[in-house]
Formats: sequence, structure tokens, C-alpha cells
Amino acid sequence: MRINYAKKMNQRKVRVRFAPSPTGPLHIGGVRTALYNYLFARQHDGQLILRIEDTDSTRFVPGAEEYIIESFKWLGITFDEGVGIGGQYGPYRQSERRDIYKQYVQQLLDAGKAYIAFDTPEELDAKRGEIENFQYDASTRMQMRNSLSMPAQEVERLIAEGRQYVVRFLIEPGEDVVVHDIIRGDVCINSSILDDKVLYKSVDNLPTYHLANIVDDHLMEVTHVIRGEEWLPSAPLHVLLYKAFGWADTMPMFAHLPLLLKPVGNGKLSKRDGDKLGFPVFPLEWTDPKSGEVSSGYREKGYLPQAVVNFLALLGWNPGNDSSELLTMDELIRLFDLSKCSRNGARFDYIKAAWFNHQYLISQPDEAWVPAFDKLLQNQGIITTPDRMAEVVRMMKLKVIEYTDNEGNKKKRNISFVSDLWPLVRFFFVAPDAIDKEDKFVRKNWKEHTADEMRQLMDVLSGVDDFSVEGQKAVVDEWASASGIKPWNAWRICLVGAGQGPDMYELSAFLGKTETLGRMQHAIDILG
RNA sequence: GGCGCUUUCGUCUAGCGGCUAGGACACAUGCCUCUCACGCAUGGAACACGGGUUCGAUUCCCGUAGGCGCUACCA
Repeated sequence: MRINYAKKMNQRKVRVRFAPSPTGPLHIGGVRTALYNYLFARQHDGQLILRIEDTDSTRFVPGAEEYIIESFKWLGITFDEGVGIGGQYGPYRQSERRDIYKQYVQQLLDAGKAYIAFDTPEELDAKRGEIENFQYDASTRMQMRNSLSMPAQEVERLIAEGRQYVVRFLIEPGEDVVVHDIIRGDVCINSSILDDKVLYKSVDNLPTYHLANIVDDHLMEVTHVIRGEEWLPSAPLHVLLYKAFGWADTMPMFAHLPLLLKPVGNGKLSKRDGDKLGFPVFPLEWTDPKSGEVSSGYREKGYLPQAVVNFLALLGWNPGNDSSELLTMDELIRLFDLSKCSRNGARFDYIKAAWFNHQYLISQPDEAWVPAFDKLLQNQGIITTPDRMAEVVRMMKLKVIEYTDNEGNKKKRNISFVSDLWPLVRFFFVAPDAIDKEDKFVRKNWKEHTADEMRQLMDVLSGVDDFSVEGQKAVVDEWASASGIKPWNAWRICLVGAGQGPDMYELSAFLGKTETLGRMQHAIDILG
């Protein structure tokens, strides 16, 4: 039975954290973890902390921290405390908390709950090579070089000599450790299968994730640890650490989120999948400082932050009713339920992501499209006014785009990005030069008598003084019904060059009388 | 290999002993229509397998098989 731990959390004010490692751009899975933390914090009127876990000095990537902060700013996920914000529990960068960790490691050492080990990485590798499934634990530690197996004087001598050493957590075997998980219920594992984890590294004189994490969560009064499923196997270790420190009574509740999986094939979502299938796996575009390699981002690709948030929120959770999946951040905050998150990995459905963007895009006022649309047109060397751009958007934003998928099939898709518009709006700004006579639509709608009909229509239009939609419609409709001619499809061929585009009156009104008549004459000339 | 998590339409999921197994994306069809659409309507499509428990299992238990993760002086 699933126990609702979220409700059990009682008097303590909710405090959660998102704690990325600045080793590169923020992965979209990390964004979702942060989002869930955010939703949980907001719905409980709690606090969200941004903590930077830079305890691996060898993997530090410059710019990653700034990237993370900018990503959340774009997405509308706000933090109450942390790097870049400040707060009462700082510093929030683990590399700035060395002294704190040192003190707590010493506490464990003094209490006999951790010990010093001198085995070098090379020696450990050798051991792993000689013993299958070697594990540094109760069964092997006495054969290793550490403060448990060696006489005290020897240990002191080695330390005095300046020998490098690590601090390992002493795990007592045979104990059932229970992790209370809000999503998965109680997860029980036996301490015998755990190894004596390194708590403090010799290479950079910094704690490992495990130690820093527990110390920080305790000191920062974190009440709920919401993180990816990859941490579930080490959660028992964390529980044991809380107990070793004597912090069991304020130990946070855990929630291990299911991972994001590849859209196709096996395995978890990776950057490669995005490259292959053409969708970003990072919120913002990222340029690798070393290789110079550029990875695309949701922002640059033309996604709206609301769409990304909405899509991500529903990957692994849903409100549990049959109402619309289009939810604002406020609605997500109200509806979100950590205990109802799904427990199995979710394939990353980037087609649905595009659909969400489509929904948010078309619900925006036309003027909101203008900046991105303007950029698109400028790239094509077209300069026009914001009003005209908004006008084109109004006429075209509900159209579909034809594209070729990875298998080479022609497919149709909604407008999901402003950039999709270009092939659909070209004719608004550029007259069709060549018209394909073999095109199905052209063959069907341009017959021998059509040129003559178009000449008649040109005469009619020439006499129209008010070239607005209404002005044209009044005159042309009358002529059409009187003559029995249905001019629209052929007219469309003249102005667009193909069977697409908006309402004909709207189009000709947009183009104006001169351009309209010019294009018609041109079409008559080449199609005859 | 060991340990843990997990398993409902192609995909995301609802379901918490008795349902024609519901919704969304995608797909197909129809209506609308001056084109392509939008919109609306309709349709195809799922409980991994085998044992139990029970009057009755998608639902509870145990296996098997698949998927995912962890198994570093990385997080």
C-alpha cells in the first residue's frame, strides 16, 4: 500500500532543493526534476533552494553555473535561496563549504563511524582485477590498508608523512535499511550489500556527493529530497548517514523520480537522440568551451517556456482526470501531486512537445509572433512593418506545414514554431516566379477557358476602388454569381502559385491592387 | 554477475477486486470549405507471461520474462 508521506510531513515548513552539478549544460531531465521541486515547494508555500554541487573539481565546466541560472530564468522557475540569490543558509556552492564538511567528517571519525583508508586508486584497481566483484566492506576491509586494519602508530606515522588518504564510512552489515519514498513506498535493502563509501576524497580534498549532500540537506533544513531514480540505490547509504550523525528525526522524505527514456530504442535519453531525431535535450543553446561544439536548445529552437514546462510536467505525472492537458504554471502548482507520480521511466515524446508548443503558440496574440517572425523574414532579406507581419500571422498561423521525416516520407504537421512559417508565407512577400504546370492543383484548376476568366476578373478588380476584403467581396461575389464563374482556385494559382494560402480576398487585399493585377497578368502569360 | 526499481493502446497515462478498460499525442475517415488547414465528429489500437488468493482479478501475492538504474577518491 502506498502511504501518503507528503501529507505526513507535519509542522516543518517545506524546504526543497535542486542541486545540479556544473559539469555542462543542464539536461532536460534535470529541468523536470527542478520543475517538480518547484511545483512541490509552491503548492506547500515552501522554499526552493538552488545549490551547486561542485565537489568534483575534475569535471568542472566554466559557464555551466551561469547556464543553469539563465535556463531557469527563461523557464519561469524561480528559487527562493541559493547561488545567485543568497539566503540564510549559505554559502550554496559546495566548493565554498569545505570547512563545514571537514568538521562533520571529523565528527564521524571521532565517533568511530568512519575510518581512514590509505589504499591508492591503483591498489584498488588491482584488487578489483584479482577478486571478482570486489567490494570494500566488512568482508574485505581488514585485508586493506586502513585505520581499522593497521596499528594506530602506523596510521599516525603515515599521516605525519603526508600520505594521501580517504575517509570511508563504516557500514555495519546485516541491518535492514528502509527508505521511505513518497513515490515508491518503503524500499528496504540490507546493509550487507552496501560498500564502505568514500566520504572524503584525497585527490581534491573535498567530500564526495554523499557526505556533502547529507550535511547540506541537514544544515539547510531540507524536508523533502526530490531527485532522479538514479539515486535510489544510494538512498540507503544516505539514510545510514543521517543516523550516524544523529539526525534521523529530521531526515527528509525522499521521492525518486522515474527517468526520461529515449524516444526510440533502449536506454535513457541522451544528447545523441536529440541530434539524431532533431529535438533539443537542453533548455538553452550551449557551446562547449573545450570542443566548441554547439548543442541546440529549446529556447533557440522556438519553443515557448510555458510549452516546455507543461510538456515536462506531464512526463511522469498527470492530474488524473480527463480534462485538458493544457495547464498553466498556476494550475500545475495547484494540481501537482508528488505521491501520484508514475514509477516507471517515460519515453521522451518530442512529437507531443511540438504539439504543446503549437497550442501555446496559436493561443498567443498575433503581435507576440512578430519579433521571431521579423528575424525569420530578415534572414530571407525581407523588411516589412510589424503590422503587416501580424497580419500575415493572423492569416497563416492555423495552417499546416509539409515536411519530410527521417524515413524520407512526406508528412504534415501543425505550425509548431514560428520558423515553420517561412515556406507558407513566402508568397506574401515574393511573387511566384515559375508556376508548376504539372502540379496537381494547377492541372485541376487551370483549364483552357481559365485565362479568359482571369482576364474578366482583372477587369472587375480594376474597377474596385475600395480594395479591402469587403470592398472586393461585394463586387467580385456579384460578378461570380452573375457569370457562374468560380474564380477562386485559379485566382489562387495566380497570386500564390500553388494550392495553399489564406482566403483570396484577404490575400489580394494584403497585396494591393497593383501587385494583385500584376501577378494575375504574369500567370496568364505563362499558363496561357 | 550482484542489488534495487519497474511492466495498461505505437507514445504519455487514468484505473487503487466487479468498468463496453477512460483521456491526451500520433494515425485513419467524415463534415465544413475558394486551396492547405483550423475546428467538429467518428474509428482502429493496450492490461507481458505463468501460477496462486478470491464468488470474481488489469487491480492483491509469488515466480518467469522484458525494460531502467546503481554497482568510482562522478554526481
